[in-house]
Amino acid sequence: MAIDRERFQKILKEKGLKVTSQRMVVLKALARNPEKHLTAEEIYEIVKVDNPEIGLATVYRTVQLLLELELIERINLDDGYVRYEIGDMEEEPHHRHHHLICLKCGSVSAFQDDMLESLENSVMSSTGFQVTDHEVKLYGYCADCLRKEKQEARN
Amino acid sequence: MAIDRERFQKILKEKGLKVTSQRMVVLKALARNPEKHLTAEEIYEIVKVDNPEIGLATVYRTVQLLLELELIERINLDDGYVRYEIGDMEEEPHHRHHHLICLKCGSVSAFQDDMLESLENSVMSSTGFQVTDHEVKLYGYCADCLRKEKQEARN
DNA sequence: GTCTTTGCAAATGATTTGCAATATA
DNA sequence: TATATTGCAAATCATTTGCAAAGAC
Repeated sequence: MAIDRERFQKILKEKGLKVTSQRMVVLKALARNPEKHLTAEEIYEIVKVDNPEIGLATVYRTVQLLLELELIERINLDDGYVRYEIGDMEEEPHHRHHHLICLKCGSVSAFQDDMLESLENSVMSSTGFQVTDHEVKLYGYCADCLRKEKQEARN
Repeated sequence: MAIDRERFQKILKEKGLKVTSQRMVVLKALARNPEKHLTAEEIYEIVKVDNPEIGLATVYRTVQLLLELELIERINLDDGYVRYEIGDMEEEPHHRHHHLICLKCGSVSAFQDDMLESLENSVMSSTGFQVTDHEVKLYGYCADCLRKEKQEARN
């Protein structure tokens, strides 16, 4: 799953872009942390371990490129940072920005979007708005935090 | 609908905060532009007409205050500005961040959220995540733009 | 060798903050 | 008068950009 080096290299070459170690390494950092929703700074820290000479600006530029190539996605949790996560290459692109954000532990997870499709259809038929993409964030408390809370209440 | 001066003044006094002309004027600007999703800068421009001595920092501070009092809501369209809109005092607070964003004309409108409730229930039962709030943005093309497009195709 | 990309440092731009002056209660 | 608020200018901080050096092809 996710994306392999060869596919990335092929895409770059097709677009007349160059395959650089920096680009490979940034994509690798994102591919190895699929559920982590990394900020540019966090990617920079990961990548610096094996590539100490890399610059933060390069991380920003690479992440920009990866977004344009639709290999990664952007998430904005409104905490002052833009976050990035590797796209799930299996599905059609551009249609899975839906996250559960825990207000207690800050965890971010995805959820199935069967319901979203009917939501979109309902919106289309009632408003005439043609939906092409969505960004859905549900805030609340994750199962883990709820469990812990109950446990504490018991003690 | 929306909020009237008296209610606002009462809330301020209850919290030991002072009623200032700046605060009244910022709220008024938002109340008079209910569907506009104004940025701080835009509010500043509106408010400056009758209050030329007001500072942009005051607008930021007031908007922050209004958010804390849950009189307005924040929308982030990821265009580099945070936007604010007056809350719809009728409904329970904190449960109506759902917008349709037109990719062509940039218009932002709200939609009914009956479906959202079933989406949230479905998420709760399948993941154990307890949803308390949501932010839903559906991107696509508004009815107006679709109509214009068809018209152009005809010519 | 040519054209792209990188690293660095400086610039940008929205938002925040320190502080003395001012307004509210 | 006492405390909260304002206006201004300076600071902040994530992100972007200019440019010369380095790298890819």
